[in-house]
Amino acid sequence: MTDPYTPQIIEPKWQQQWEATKLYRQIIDRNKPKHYALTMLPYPSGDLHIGHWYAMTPSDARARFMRMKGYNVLFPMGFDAFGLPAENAAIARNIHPSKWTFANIERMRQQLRSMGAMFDWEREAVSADPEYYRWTQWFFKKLMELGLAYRKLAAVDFCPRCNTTLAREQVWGEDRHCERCGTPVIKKELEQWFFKTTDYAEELLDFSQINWPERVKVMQTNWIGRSEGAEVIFLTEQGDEIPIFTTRPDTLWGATFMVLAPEHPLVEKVTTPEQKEAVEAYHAAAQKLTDIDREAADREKTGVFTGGYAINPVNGERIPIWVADYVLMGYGFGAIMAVPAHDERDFAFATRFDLPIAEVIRMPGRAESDGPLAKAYTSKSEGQLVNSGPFTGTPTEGAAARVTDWLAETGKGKKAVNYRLRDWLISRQRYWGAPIPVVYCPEHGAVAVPDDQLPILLPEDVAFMPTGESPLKQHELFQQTTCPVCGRDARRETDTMDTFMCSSWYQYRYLSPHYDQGPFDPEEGAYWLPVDQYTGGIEHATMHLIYTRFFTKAMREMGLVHFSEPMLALFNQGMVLGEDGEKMSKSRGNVVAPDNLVEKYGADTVRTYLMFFARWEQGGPWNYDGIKGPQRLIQDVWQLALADYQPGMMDAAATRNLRRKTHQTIRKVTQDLEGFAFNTAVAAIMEQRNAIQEALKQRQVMVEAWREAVDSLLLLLAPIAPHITEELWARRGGRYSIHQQPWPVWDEETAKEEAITVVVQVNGKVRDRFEMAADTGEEGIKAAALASEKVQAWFEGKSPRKVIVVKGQLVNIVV
RNA sequence: GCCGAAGUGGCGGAACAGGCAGACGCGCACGACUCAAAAUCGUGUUCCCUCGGGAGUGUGGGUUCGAUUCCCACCUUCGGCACCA
Repeated sequence: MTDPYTPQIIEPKWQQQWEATKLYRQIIDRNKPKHYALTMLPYPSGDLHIGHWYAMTPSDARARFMRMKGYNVLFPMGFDAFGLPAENAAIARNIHPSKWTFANIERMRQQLRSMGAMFDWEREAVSADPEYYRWTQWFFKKLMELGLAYRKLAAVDFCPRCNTTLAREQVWGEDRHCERCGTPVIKKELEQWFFKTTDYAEELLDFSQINWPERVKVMQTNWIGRSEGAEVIFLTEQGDEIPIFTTRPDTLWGATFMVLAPEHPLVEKVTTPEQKEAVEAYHAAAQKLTDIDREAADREKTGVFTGGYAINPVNGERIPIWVADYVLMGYGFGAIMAVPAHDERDFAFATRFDLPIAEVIRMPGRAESDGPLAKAYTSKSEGQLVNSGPFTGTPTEGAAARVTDWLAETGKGKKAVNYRLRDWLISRQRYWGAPIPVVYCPEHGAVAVPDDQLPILLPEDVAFMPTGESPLKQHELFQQTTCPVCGRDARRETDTMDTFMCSSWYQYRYLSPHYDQGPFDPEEGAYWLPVDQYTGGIEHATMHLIYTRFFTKAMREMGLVHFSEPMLALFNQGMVLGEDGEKMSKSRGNVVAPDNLVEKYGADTVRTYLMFFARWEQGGPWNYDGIKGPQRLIQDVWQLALADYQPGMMDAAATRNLRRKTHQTIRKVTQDLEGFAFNTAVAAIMEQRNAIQEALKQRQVMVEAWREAVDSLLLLLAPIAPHITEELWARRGGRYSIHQQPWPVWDEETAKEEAITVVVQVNGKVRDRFEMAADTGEEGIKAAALASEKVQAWFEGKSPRKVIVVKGQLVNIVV
């Protein structure tokens, strides 16, 4: 009798052993191909939840698999340790954010160890550590030097609950809420720091160097929002230029008015004295509106006439200039030509304010005599141009390009490209983040702090306001400083940086978390970079995953790296939901606690279940009954690996069958782990388990085949369930460690089926099936199918008209 | 409104270069072991059926010898974007 399986004993035992022998120390080895596997780093919220397990243990299994396949694998872990929850805890419970954060990190390190992952803890990086954020600040300065960081006054998104500004990417949904807390944002006019992500808009659209999910690429492409069109310059009657962007230059002749955003710099100049009061009142009212009100598409259009006029450059017509908030200052030039006949928004506006509608694209089947348009005609391919000067009669298809060429020739405009992407706003009015390394001198303005003064440390002696206002704003000593240029009194910037800035470059810091000559040791970088396989949730598609791409491109300009993409391949896992199929949350009471599960079943069973219960990219609801399958598997593996196998009546066919199954399983599991199909990999291992159980019962296979089957079962399971396989490997006399063994290889010949089941269909319906030798030729299969009595019974006296033979599988007889 | 993903047994899910639908697992049913239960083992498990078969992968069409897989239309669910000129 074997001793029972007790994960509570063997798991901690091996975790200690692995640590003591530095089994997972990952160092440069130029004799092996490298593989940098990375999983998104957690925020130290206090407890490791099942979602962390779901993200990390399959990534770990994949990294372990690559290691056994012969790669030198780097698989690091760290903490994205700056951020609001720490500060909110400070406010609510009077604990310093630093204390709270580092205590949580300590706790989570222990919990992470219970997963049995192959993290190299000597490479751990913590973004709230001064030796980390020193380099976050250094990067800010570098971006300033490159002209990629700038400060400007702008109406920006502000979360009233978090009490801070947000980047455009961090405002979500129809109601434009804060990505963190769900509160709808408001607009505030503030001086803020931005990174010029828009400089890289075009390059960010190029995914040719990376193997990323289509979904993420589509989301980023939409987010960047490239549109092609033309830039056209309109002149006011006073002669001021108003450039506009349009995607429909072919409708220029239909521009019957212009609209400026309320914040447009020319508004004041074009407004006539009679209209001044109305325009100013409108601007003031627009500023008070929240974005939700202002940007709601179904809201009735509002606006006021400025009293001023512009000249349409293509036909010389005098057209009124209006101000309306449906034109946004942040896109294009903050001014548009309005073509009501061919744009739904302009049509709605013109109808509301009784402005002229000039039809310049004639819909097929429509005649001049049909009267005014009932709605805007917006087709870009059907119809032809009318009342359009030299272009009258041109088909709509291709007209935009022709008009653009003509605009360029005649100097009225030119081809232009516009992006929806905005620059990244990185200033945060909160304490627990990396301070922006800038001082403000009355003489020299915003000046970067010299490198030798980095890091700008967060002061420890701070009092937190219940409002969430940053204590740095009240901290006289922190703010008092001198100008690095002239030495006179200056004030320190009190805003800190967006934590997405910290996580934009963490994959580089992992290489050498204590290196003090730069953000990372170039020698480590030359070997390990870039990241080969990244895994994480889809929720970062347009935030972190855009920022880190931008960062790497900027690092290329800094000469720090020679490549342009941080992560060559990406895989998005899904989410584990509560048993009720809803997102887990404390308020719903559907949270699954991994610590309890590990206590009850052991980490190996939890890992196996997480990989088995659903397709990884899909995720799904947790099910406490479902875990029994993997639990039985783990227990059966224990029994089988320790079983005393004594063959009885030997049978060559039984031996061949087991060996075939073994090699087929190796092939299947290898291919599945390659492709992140953990669920079917586990299913294949279960099938192998079933075959071995059967062999044990029958006692007909040779000892060598038995051993091969059990050994490969352990090896295939090792990445998924690292502890039990290590224990059993050792008990069976294997060399330490199983995780350093080469991945098993299959023999195609042994894996080959000896017999095939031939399915015979008559008119597409299955009527018979029988076994044949796998090497039977097409003719032989056909003859056997036609000879079948069961099949012939369906001919109903008719003779076969056509016989289709699919080799090794099926015969379809048409009568 | 626009863009994208997905609809398969009681449940989670397999199988798509067009070829046996339902691998693997959960659950359930019956049986064995047990005083009994749990655990374990065995058998069965898409539905209907007159035991010959018939129907079946969201719905309706189409292509094909053959469709879960390809094409068209629609329905439902879930994501993303949305006054972006």
